[in-house]
Order: sequence, then C-alpha cells, then structure tokens
Amino acid sequence: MRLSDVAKLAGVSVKTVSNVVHDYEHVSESMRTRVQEAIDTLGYRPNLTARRLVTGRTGMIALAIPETAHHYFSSIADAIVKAAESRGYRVLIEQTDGIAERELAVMRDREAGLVDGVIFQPAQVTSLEIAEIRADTPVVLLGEAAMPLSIDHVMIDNVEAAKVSVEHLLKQGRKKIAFLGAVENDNAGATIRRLAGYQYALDQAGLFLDPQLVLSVDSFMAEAAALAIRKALESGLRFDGLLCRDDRFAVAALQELRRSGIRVPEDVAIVGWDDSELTQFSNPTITVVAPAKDTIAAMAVDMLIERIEGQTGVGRHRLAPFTLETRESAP
Amino acid sequence: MRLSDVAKLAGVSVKTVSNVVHDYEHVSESMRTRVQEAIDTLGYRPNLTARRLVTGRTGMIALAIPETAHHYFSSIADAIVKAAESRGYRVLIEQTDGIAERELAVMRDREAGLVDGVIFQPAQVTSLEIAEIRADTPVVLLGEAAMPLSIDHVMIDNVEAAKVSVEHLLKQGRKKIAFLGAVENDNAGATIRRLAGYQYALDQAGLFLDPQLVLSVDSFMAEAAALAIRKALESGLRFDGLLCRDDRFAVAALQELRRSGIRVPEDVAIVGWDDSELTQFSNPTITVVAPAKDTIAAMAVDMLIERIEGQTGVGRHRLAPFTLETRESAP
DNA sequence: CTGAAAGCGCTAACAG
DNA sequence: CTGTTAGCGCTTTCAG
Repeated sequence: MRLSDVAKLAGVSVKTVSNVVHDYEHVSESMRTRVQEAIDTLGYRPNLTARRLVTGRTGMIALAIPETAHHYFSSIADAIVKAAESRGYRVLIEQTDGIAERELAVMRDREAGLVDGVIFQPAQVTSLEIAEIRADTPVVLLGEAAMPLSIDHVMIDNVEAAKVSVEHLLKQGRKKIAFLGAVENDNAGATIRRLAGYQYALDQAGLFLDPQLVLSVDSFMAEAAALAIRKALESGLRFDGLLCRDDRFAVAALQELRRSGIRVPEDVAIVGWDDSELTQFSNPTITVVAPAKDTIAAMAVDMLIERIEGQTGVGRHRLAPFTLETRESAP
Repeated sequence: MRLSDVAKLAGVSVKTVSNVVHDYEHVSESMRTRVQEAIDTLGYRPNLTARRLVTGRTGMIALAIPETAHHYFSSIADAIVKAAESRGYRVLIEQTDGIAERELAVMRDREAGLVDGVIFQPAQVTSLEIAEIRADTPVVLLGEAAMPLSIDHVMIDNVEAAKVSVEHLLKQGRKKIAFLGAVENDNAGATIRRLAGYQYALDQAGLFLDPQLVLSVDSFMAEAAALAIRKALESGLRFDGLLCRDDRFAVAALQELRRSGIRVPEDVAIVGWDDSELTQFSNPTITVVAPAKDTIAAMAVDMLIERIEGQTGVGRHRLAPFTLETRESAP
C-alpha cells in the first residue's frame, strides 16, 4: 500500500497525497478531507526508508555509550532521547562496551546513512582518532575526553568539581583524603582532571599530596574498586576522606570499608561522582558530584543538530553545570 | 560515492561490485581484488537506506521498555542488544514511560518500515489492544502481561518465584510476611501473579493471608513504596518478612525501615525482585528473585526472528528460568 | 562468471 | 492549487 494506491483511490495524483501527508498549506479543504479519507480507509503509512533515500536525512542520531546498564549512562540516554524527541529526532542507542573498535564503528553508521549524526561518550578512542575519522560526520563528544579543537564537546568542569568535593571534605575537618580510581587504560582523561582538582584543593589547604593516597583501580567494575580498597587497608593505609572517580567505586568502597569495620561517615567520609541511583539508596546515602544531565543532554543535542544542519567551524567546547549533592556519607 | 562510481573506477558493472560487496562466491579472484581496491581507494560504504528500500528489510528490531534508567530494563536491553547482534540484528531502544499511547506508537514504527519487528514490555497497554493492532507485525512480549494466545511471550513463572520467596522466608521462621507493591494501575498483571504465589505459599504453610499485610503502592517510584511502608508502620502494622514486587520497592522499604529503627534482617527479612544493581550494593545486600536475563533475551530475540522470517501460527508462551539469590537481607 | 535494466516508495522540481 | 516525471542507491532477475 503506497502513496500511489492512495492517490488512485482518492482519484488524485501522488503529489496531492504527498501534500496532504506533509500538511502542505496550499491544498483545498475538500481535497484534503477526500485524500485523508483514502489514507484512513487504506490505513496508509508513509515508508520512512523511501523518504530517507530521497531526502538523504534519517531523522535519527546515534548515541554511543560504553554501557547501557550503568545508571549514569542510562540516565544520560534518557535525557538525550527526550531532548532529541522534542527537536524531532530519534535516538539509536549503541553500546560500545568501551572497546575502541566499536567506538569507531559508530562513526561508520553515519557513513552508511543510518543516522544523521553521533553523540559519543568515548572511553578508549582518543580524540585524535575521532578527529581523523570524523571527516564530515556531525559529532558531539560527551565526557572528559581530551578534546581536539575540531570537535564539539560537552562536559562539566571536572577540575572544579573535584576541587569543590575535596574542599567539602576539608571543611569537615578531614585531613587524609584519598582518591579512589586512577583507572588504568582510561583514555578518556576524566581521571586526570579529577585528580588535578583533588591536588589543587589539597595544595590550597596547605596539604601535600601523598601518592599512596591515590588508589589505582584496574577496571570500571565495582569488584576492582573493592579490591583496591582492601589492598590499601591491608597495607596499613589509613584515610578519613575518600573522593571516588565514580559512583560504583563509591558504593563498592562503602561496602568494603564496612566489612573492615570502618564506619562511614564517622571514620571515613565518602564523595561519589555521577549521582546515580545507587548513591541514593545505599546505607548511608552517598554525597556526590551531580552533573546536570538534562543540561548536558540539551546542549549536546542542540549542538549536534546545528552541525547536521550545516554549521561549520571549529569545535565548540561547552561546560555544563554540576552540584555537590550532600548526603549522609559526607554531610 | 555510489556503487556505480566504484564500478566505473574498477571498469566493471555494478552487479559485479555488488557481488564483491556481498561476498558472492562465483567471482574470480582477480576480479575480486580489483574491485576491492576500487572500494578501498574510494572509501565506499553501501548505503543502508537504499538497500533497505529494495530488500524491504531493515535488520533492526525495536525494544520498547517503560524506562531506560531502570536497572532491570537496562540490563534486559543490554542482553537483548547482544543477543540480537549475534544474530545480525541491531536494536532501536524505545522508552515508553509506561504511557499507553507511546506503547502503541512503537507498533507503528514497524508499519513505517523503521524496524522489522518489536520486542515489547508493556506496562499499560492490555494485550487485547496489542492483539488488535498487531496485524502482521512480528512482536514478542516480555514480562507478565496477561498474554493473548495469539502473541509470542517470554516471562518467568511469577507465581512460582513468589512462592519460592515466601517459602524461603517461612523456612527462616518468619510468621508475618507482608507483600509490598500491589501497584494501582498496573495493567501488566505481574502483581496479580506474584500475589497469587505469595498466597499459595502461605496457604500451604497453613497460614492465612492477612489482607492488611498486602501493601498498596500507587506508582513505581521508590517514594511511593517508602510512603506505603511508613503508613503501615504508623498504623501499627508489624511484620517480620517482606516480599517486594520490585527491587526499587525493596531498597526503599529497607531505607524506610531503617529510619524507623527496625533492623534488617533481624526484625524484618526482605526479598526483592529483579536482581538489579541496587540490591547488590545496599546495606544490607538484598535477597532477590533473579530472572535469567540472558535467557529471556535469547528466547525473545529467537522467537522474534522466527516471526520476522515468516513463521506463523498461534502465540508461543515460553518460561525462562529464575533463581533466588540469597543475600544478607534474608540469608 | 558478468552486464543491462527494471524497479523499491517517496520527494521535489517543473509544468500546467 | 494539482499533475508528471525524474531520480535517491541499491538489488535482482534475466540475458549473454
């Protein structure tokens, strides 16, 4: 059942039917109702594929995230889907699993005409590689990748957020503040920025950074963070404040500390990062850096659509706001 | 840069290029390399939209879930994306927000040729409505909707799972076991089945079901569950076991009980449902009914693909396994 | 084993 | 205000 079938039934040309379908204004009222009736009786729906082939636009954008089941990313996805929807776009969510090859594959979807543009939270791929492959694909980067000047980018001020977090801990009288989550193989650069803010706040308070207090974690899994905490405790390391690179690390740390009989927040105050659901339902609840997800989503979608619509020029670099959500773990 | 451009550069016809692109076997080796070179130098990528228009297949399936940011659904999405991928399909994730109209809209995507079929976890739409609209759209239902015989369906045995959960609590000597989550406006039917299993286990143990112990919740939000617990406690209701319809309800209940100075599991043992991340990082960790998500995903994708490939006949009704994951809240 | 040609269903000039 | 028509880029008979 095609446009021409409707046209035949209504006794008009395809162009007229098309006009009605597209709410083109210069169509007589009687014509419109007649065509609409034919559409309804036939139950006609325009074929999007055919429309795409001729217009060259799909009305879809791809969102590439490392992990769908991570609450921060699924919240971001939710926000982006809503933002895109309100602007007439749909979102194809792609999970990269943090694998470089799959991250690059997302760009090819654009080349294959599957989507008009890509919003991309890289974990592995360096921005240099993105810049190379990008060619003319509209792309907006999310997160803290070392940004090449050529690509649009949305992030929160990680240095500042880490600084604010550490200052919050210092204000409570914490003296030995550790950083959990110098993730190995993290190309995205978040760790470095957060560490920088951590160090900066310590410096300002006249404290020196003890490298032992910077705990490495060898993956983004909770188990890895728990292991790091356990090893630190076993080695005799003690601290009274803990800034975590990630909420998952925070809940894992909380659990591990508790197993060792260390009380939170009495003995150790914890600050997490992302404001995922986990931190609202943990016991105690966890103070977190909370990126303004809706703002991030809106900025990313807006910039992407501008690029899709032909905007050229150097990459724009936008900062979205964040807040420190104070909860029980560091009141 | 089209197929014909490659053909021109290689000095062959489009058909030959197409053969190479599709790894058609009857192509001479020399021809193949010659064409491949042309493809490489031009950086040619087949246009998926055009391919779709002619083949009529998109290679995509839609997954409609109520809420992307709910850990259970995002885990299911993850599993389905992986299952689909291994079978050569991609997944368009759609969030319905549990709104009936949007649930039905997903079906129209198929009609518009956006996807070849739909995997659908209904929250509002009754299966009757689905059966009506379905027409010839390949659909597989997830979850506990009252299933119309005409549509394929995957679920776990909710009655049995609830029964096993209650039996587990009874084995621990719990006598007054409450059920949290008789959700109002839940068309999906999960509540009814879980309640049935709850009642069945009580009956078998010679206990009678106290209607007061069945706590209503007026939405799927955690706050609603917390409110229900608070009201129950304020009214003087006491219980020593709690089966929750949903993990979110379980963590909310845990938090609320703790606020009232009630200890878990000493005073009240809790069992959650879904095995979402929340229950692994709560304090105490929560015993849950854990549906086998990978199996559910594999079954759903397999059945859907069979339908897409033309399988007809009455709806098939498959049960996926589940386990009771014993954690601290009900050891 | 390779080439020519006819569409897939829709859009958008361009006429009328 | 409405109709005709030429593609969008690819697949796929059907010949050769």
